[in-house]
Amino acid sequence: MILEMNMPEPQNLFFTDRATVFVDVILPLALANTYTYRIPVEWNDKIQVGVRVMVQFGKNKIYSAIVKQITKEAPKHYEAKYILDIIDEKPIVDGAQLQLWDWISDYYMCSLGEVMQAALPSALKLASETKIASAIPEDFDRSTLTDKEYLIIEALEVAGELKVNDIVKLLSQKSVFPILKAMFDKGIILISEEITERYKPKTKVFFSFAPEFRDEDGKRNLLDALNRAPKQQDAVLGFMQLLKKGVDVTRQMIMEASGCGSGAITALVDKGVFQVKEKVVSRFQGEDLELEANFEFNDNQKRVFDEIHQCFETKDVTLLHGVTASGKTQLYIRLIEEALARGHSALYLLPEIALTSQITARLKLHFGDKLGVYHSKFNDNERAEVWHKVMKNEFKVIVGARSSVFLPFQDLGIIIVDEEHESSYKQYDPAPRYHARDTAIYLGYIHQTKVLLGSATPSIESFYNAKSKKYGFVQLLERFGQAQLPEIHIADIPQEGRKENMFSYFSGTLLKAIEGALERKEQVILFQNRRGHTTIIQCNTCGFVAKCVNCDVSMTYHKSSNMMHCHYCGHVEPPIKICPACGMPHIESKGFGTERVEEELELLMPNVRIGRLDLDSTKGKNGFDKIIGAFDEHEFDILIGTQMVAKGLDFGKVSLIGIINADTMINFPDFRAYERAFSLFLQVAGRAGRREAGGQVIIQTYTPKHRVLEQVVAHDYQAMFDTEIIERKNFAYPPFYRVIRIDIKHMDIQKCYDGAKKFASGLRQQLGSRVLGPETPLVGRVRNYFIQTITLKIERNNISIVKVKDLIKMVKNDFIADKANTGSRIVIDVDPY
DNA sequence: AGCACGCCGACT
DNA sequence: GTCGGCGTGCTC
Repeated sequence: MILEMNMPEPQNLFFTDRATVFVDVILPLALANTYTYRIPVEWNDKIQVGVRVMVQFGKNKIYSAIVKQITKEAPKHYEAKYILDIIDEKPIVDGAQLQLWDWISDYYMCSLGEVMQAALPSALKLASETKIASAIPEDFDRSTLTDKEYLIIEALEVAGELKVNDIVKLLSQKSVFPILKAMFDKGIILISEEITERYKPKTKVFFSFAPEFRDEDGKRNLLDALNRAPKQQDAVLGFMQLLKKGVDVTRQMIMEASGCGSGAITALVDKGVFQVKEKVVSRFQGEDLELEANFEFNDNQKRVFDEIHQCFETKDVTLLHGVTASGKTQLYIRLIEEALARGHSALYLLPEIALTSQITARLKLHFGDKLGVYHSKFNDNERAEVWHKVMKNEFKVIVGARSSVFLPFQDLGIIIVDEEHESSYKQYDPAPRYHARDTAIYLGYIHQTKVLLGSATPSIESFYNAKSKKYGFVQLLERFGQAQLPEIHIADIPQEGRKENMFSYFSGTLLKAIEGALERKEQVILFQNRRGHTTIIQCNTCGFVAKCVNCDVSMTYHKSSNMMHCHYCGHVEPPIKICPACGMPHIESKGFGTERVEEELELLMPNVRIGRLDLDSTKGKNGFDKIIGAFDEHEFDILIGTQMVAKGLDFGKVSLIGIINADTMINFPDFRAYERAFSLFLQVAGRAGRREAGGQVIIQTYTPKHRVLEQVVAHDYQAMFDTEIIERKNFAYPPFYRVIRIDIKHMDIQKCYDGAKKFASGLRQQLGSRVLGPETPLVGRVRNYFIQTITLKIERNNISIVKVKDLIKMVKNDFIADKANTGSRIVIDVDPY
């Protein structure tokens, strides 16, 4: 290429050149490699990195793949297929995103296809099996449809829904994706694997006068006109009274003020006198959101805000250790406002379960149309919409759960990870097994922006990183306003038992506190970390325990269904009456869940209204919102629930929290058990008396002197950290060591054991004592697969983690190649916590 | 992940 | 003699 010396560099080698161009594409499958396809020459100037292309893969499967790279080199050992189509005119994934995908695939040892699966909303992942449904509006002008579009819409209206493959047949052409994309963009079709439940913020209906009745004349005329409808007249008069107070008026309020019935109000709405509008409201009782729009920092917040800025000058990541109700959210809002003022966008990550309408409503108030919410409860079309709006920079602020790290951010100016310690930031199944907090930190590096981690009970790792100056560190340990720390008491179960002060699962102390709260018309939350009725069903004669046929766990009896359930695979069986092993009828129940707690409490307090919040009671449409809403409206007094009750929900009238049994949490066999128990208990405690009252927490336990409980009672995070960090060092756990967990699974127990031993010895040749196991995990068989676990503990110096991962890949490839290991599944989990 | 190719048991 | 079981290996 001598010419190159004299000629100016062409804009783009590929575009100006007529030579054939190839693309390496990512397929949305768990395949280790990218695949190379050929571009028809006439499309050379249309192909770009990050666009979707339609490709045939295998005999007759069609996928939409993402272009990762454009090359001019023809593959040497095979003839590349042509791509069938280019779906997008502009890339839907940009360079920064692809860089993040690469990092996740390297760090968490998974394929790019798996990352793509997690990253793209399925509406953007058209595949031949994807289902299409009509969404054409009633008033849509069908004459604007092309012939093919018309044909598709007609077929959809007859069939209800069609697969992409069916549409290929219908039009007898392979290239249907661009047509479908155009139709999707017009909003006349839905693309999805399933249409999921829409996430609903809490709303209330408010009333106002129609414009013609707003002035004095209008009102007088109205009252005259209602002469023959005294009830409606009353309603209007009552409404006018309420308006003078300058508050939003609900139906309930009009009825109370005027003494009229609901019918009169409905009649007035029908007549067009009243206008109704639905408004998103806070779950805070009686708190006016509007007042919160222009908050001012108190002195502590001002101090912390300045300290955060100081940290940002030297550190990329800063940890904010702020106790519950200290006003962290307000700090976040200010930081986001600053980023917006500089012309940047912002990402605000929350755990799925904390992403309630409360918080989104508050943020909506500040950021209006610029705020986008990204949430697994949104259906796919809504998610795709958020994706596009982020890409077009219409949404400047994103509040979202784990998967929102994958959005196509334009010029991020700040990333906030709230409740940084939450284990739900880690995805377990399926791959990619990524941690959203750590991924967000890398995302911050790509965008050259600051990351703020926030928590009342930081993870040991983050706190250690902050203390050792790797992260910036700011503390806000004073509660906001009048809110006080709840008082935490320990109820010693054995001692109360000796004093004959235990009633079923409840200590006299707890029962007395419940009665006191109910007398004061306050509400109570009881926390029990297991669902179902009875967790162990055992034969009293021979000791037989009912176990799942597919998994190595005991069955849990559920009274609501009168069945025994396996919580691992969902297997259901009728309850046993006689022992299948010895034939005796002495079946005993041990261990109890939320259902049993509810049942026993009903016996002790027959006239109290009790509700239950767990995975079982929240199934079905809006189950969660219904129960929460009812509790919020004080339709019942006591809420019994699992973890769910701990997160993000605030009820003004709750003054007492009872933890029925703390020991199951503390004694969980995992190096993180104490840390988890500590933050969970404090989080549950935080639900009590968020307002002025200052609530009470009672923890029932068999081990009242346990150090974690003492630390909880003292609200002493520092003490918990100090003891934990020593344990971590002594037993070679994070943050001092990196942990990689490898599970070998097989249907045949012997092959599982043998395979795992071979795998471990392959690693041990290079890594020696860094390899632990294989050993049987807590649950040794799930869904008929036996499991053996190998744990790698890698120190932070002396050895390259990249080389360790390469070694694992090598051992894995050798393992798969060995025919003796057929049928084995290998699951690699980097940082499995 | 899917899907075809391929080599051993119960049937028209 | 064939239909079909699911083991195994490849897909640009």
